[in-house]
Amino acid sequence: MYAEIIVDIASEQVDRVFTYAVPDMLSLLPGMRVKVPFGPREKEGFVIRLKETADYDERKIKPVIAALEDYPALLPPLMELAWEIRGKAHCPLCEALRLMLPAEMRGGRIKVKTEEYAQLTIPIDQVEEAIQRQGRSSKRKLLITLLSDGQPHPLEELRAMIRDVRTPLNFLVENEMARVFEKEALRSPYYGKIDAPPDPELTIEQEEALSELIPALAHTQKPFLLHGVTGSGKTEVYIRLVREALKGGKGAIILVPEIVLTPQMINWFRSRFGDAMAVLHSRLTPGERFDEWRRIRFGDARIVIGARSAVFAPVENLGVIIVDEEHEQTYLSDRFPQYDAREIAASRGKREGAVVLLSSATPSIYSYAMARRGDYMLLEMPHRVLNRPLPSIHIVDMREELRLGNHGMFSGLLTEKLEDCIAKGQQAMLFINRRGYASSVNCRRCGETIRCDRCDVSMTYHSVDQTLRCHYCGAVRPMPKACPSCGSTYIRPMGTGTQKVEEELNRRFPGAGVIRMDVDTTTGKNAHFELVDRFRAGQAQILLGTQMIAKGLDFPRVTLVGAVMADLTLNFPDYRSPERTFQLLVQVAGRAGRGEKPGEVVIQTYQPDHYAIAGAATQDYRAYFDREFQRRKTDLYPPFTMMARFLCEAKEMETAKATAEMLKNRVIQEFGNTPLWKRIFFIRSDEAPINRIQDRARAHVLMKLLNHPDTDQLLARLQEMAGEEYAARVVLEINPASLA
DNA sequence: AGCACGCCGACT
DNA sequence: GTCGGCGTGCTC
Repeated sequence: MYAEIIVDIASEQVDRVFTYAVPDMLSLLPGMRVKVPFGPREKEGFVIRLKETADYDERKIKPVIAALEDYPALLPPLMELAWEIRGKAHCPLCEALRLMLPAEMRGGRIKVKTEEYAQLTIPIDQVEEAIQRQGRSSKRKLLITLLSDGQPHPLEELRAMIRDVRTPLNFLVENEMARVFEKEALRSPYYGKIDAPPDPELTIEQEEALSELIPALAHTQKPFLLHGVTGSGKTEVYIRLVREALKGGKGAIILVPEIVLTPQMINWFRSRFGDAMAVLHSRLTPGERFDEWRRIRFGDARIVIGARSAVFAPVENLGVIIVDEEHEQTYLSDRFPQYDAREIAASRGKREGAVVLLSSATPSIYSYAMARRGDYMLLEMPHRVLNRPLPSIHIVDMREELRLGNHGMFSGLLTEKLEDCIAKGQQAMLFINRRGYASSVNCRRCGETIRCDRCDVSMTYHSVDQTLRCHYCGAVRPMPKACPSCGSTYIRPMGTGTQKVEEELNRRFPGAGVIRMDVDTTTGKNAHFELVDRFRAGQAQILLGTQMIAKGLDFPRVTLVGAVMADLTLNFPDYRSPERTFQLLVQVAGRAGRGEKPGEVVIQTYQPDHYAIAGAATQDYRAYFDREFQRRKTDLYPPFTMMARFLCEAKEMETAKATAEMLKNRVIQEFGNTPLWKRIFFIRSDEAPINRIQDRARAHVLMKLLNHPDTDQLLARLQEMAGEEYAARVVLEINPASLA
């Protein structure tokens, strides 16, 4: 017997199957991990296939040394998926396979923790009598009583009741009344039961959604896209769907964007499904992660909640994959191999016959376009539960404020609402969509932002040489003295940080208490939870923060939400900035009025007429979608085109830029005279917008490619080029989450 | 990825 | 004369 094995070495050079002999002693199955001799050393490998004959010089074939586990770590459909990823992401198969395993499993040293258990061996009906027989030993009596249910009990638990449990236990074992054995202990990060609240009554909209979803468990269909407004009760739909899957003996995967931000979702599920649920995310300790993975692999946990990588969880007989907040960028992997968890979900769903449910209050342009084309089934829940109204949203034109002589960062309306909210003892959340690194330039009188004429993205202010640059096409302009469209001199880079707003709040609302949440205040391990808990406990009336307060949080006492500078994300130099702005504003507005009192939202902006802002204010997704979709079409952005780039990183910027320049020229040279050249809409090289990360200089070659069947050929060639050796480290990114 | 084999400069 | 540079090439 022979085995085709992929050796766990991430290199194109060895990305092919090697044939090994299987010793008679070893019973191997596809998907098992093995130890094999490879050249002069031993390596780990994956059994891909078993076969009777070898198609390789038999004298050179070596035998497999051992199996690393006695079960296949990889399920067959996940192995198929790995081949698909290899093809799409152009990575070695072993890299795709690694995605499906907890990292700590590789490289040997996995410590399987064991725990000692004690159990009575005498029949239950003789327990009473046995207790009587123990005479004066109260410890033995107590021990037998503790074990009287006939079930195994961890020694740890018994030790808590009987100080020196070993002595009476040894006596029982010697007299053949009990046995002691070792069992693998699973380090579950979440234990203890939570009481399940009674099932809420479903709204008509929830019922309707479920009436489409539940039958799909039996007959697989296209993926579903659930568009439900904030507070429409999407989670309850997930729970009912998962429960149905479970009834049919199937498992479920629920993906959430950022697990630390969604403790509520986990608690809801845990209260309903208890130990049948496992949780996978990056904050688990290695031991916990490995144990959760095994609980899933062995079928002890049939429901998995997790971040992006949980889409690879080894759930057998998968019934449902849910992608909550499907528009979130976190579903795009930033590491290699690059993958989109939503795509993987769709692929697994199709292959394994599972219902795929993408869900959001603000679906991504891509998904909604798919739904409109009929590739996804659209489900809609346009109303909140319990007939709660959506918050009323006010837009404040900050240009008008300036005209009225208000040069501060809070409009009259926001100040008034804040005062009112504080006086009533309620809570407010203030949101600053602060950009990460660059400032756009904006006229405070007419609201215009300086944009690149060619790319329709905001130009970025570089303080070093006082210039404006376009990060897409590289155009450079001097910083103007006056607004090009209205001539006002009130033109300046935007970039007020959270600290400045915090100071202003403390000055104007002393005593209200301000909690600031941003990257600076949440660095500690539990800082995030602590700040959230303090706010929930009412220790402050105002929560001020960046993107991180926009999502998933549920504070019933919050009645006012303010977006201090809605334009900041809108002016971000990225074609997705309107999409991001709309999503953020709708999500942040959704934080208001989640309790019994209705909520109010104030959005401050210099561009009140922009469709992303106006659309968020009216909560009109369709109107926003139509505009944005049209813009993507006319300006040739995804989904009509794709962005690709070579990212070049080196110690010196010179090296990085030279490599980028060289790659660009090679692409032009190689494709300039071929039909594929038509697929390259533009190509240029430049420093990356963030030109240094972790002391590595970054440059890139940006390409806009037309979607066409033969573009794949082009991509494959670009991928090959990226794989070659250069002075700088080069990677090819396709539609990256950020062009930074 | 490693590690060998392999063909050209400065050292005991 | 040898030790050693890391360039190419192989690993079932």
